[in-house]
Amino acid sequence: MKIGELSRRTRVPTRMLRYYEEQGLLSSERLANGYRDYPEGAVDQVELVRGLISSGLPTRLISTMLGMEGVEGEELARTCSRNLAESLADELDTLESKIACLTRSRDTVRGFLARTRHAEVIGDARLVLGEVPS
Amino acid sequence: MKIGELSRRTRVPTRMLRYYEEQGLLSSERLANGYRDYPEGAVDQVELVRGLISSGLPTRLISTMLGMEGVEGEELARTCSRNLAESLADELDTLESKIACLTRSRDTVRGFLARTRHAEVIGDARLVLGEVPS
DNA sequence: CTAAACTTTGACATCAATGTGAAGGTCAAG
DNA sequence: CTTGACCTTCACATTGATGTCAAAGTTTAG
Repeated sequence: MKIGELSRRTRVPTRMLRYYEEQGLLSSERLANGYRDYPEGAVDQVELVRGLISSGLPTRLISTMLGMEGVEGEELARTCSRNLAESLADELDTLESKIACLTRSRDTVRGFLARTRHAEVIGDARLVLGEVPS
Repeated sequence: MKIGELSRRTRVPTRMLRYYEEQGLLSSERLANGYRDYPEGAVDQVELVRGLISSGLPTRLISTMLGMEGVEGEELARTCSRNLAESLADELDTLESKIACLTRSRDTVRGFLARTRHAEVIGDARLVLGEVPS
């Protein structure tokens, strides 16, 4: 598939798709005319990358991890250096604490909303908007 | 406490403490000479803010959330307008999806690490570093 | 009193993630 | 062939979170 379709399907601007490729987070073949050509799996790949980036992982790490996909079993143990494994383990810890932090914040906001007596907006209440005149 | 001490205790550069204040994420009194004066609780506040920022929350959102703390009981219902409640509910959604995203990323990294057979670094294994000669 | 260690504000630099637009090649429809 | 919707690269602008530096006032140690 060409970049426009990938962009529509992932809702990620083409600008960003080219950027991710530049950063080694996404790859593509080229058609005879120079257009990028993506395999079906690119959709998932883009979604994965987006998730990792928005989780604050350094792109350098992401690209390293991704660069190893497909490498399996024994290969992997040899390819994945101790150092890389350690940085990833660090990231894992960081992710855990971010999750904990956000979870606390979520509970704070949730608790606050509950106490506001406007609790009815919690959930999918935005759908109901306009049904309740001020 | 003055900015230098807060900086030492939180290991956040003074530059950033002033920036957070500018962004409405932190507040301070002023001493007679114009120096910032922080209450004890500022330490926790800074740590909270750091956590939220590093989780990728927009500072605008953080400042709204923070602006609510301390408002209680009857005050709340009056203070918290319908609109504000709605935007907080939106933020709640944002938090939820952020958490989901981080969780997926954590699982991705964890899964990758597991497959590397360097799995022993997962957890608190960094403590053990050096015990395992290469 | 002086020097060192704070503090203040303000300006400018950087980096990553994006937006935006120019200038041009490709392709399908009319 | 022309028009419009794609695609290409290149490049500059912007925003948020930071680093860094300068000029100047304050406070503390000697």
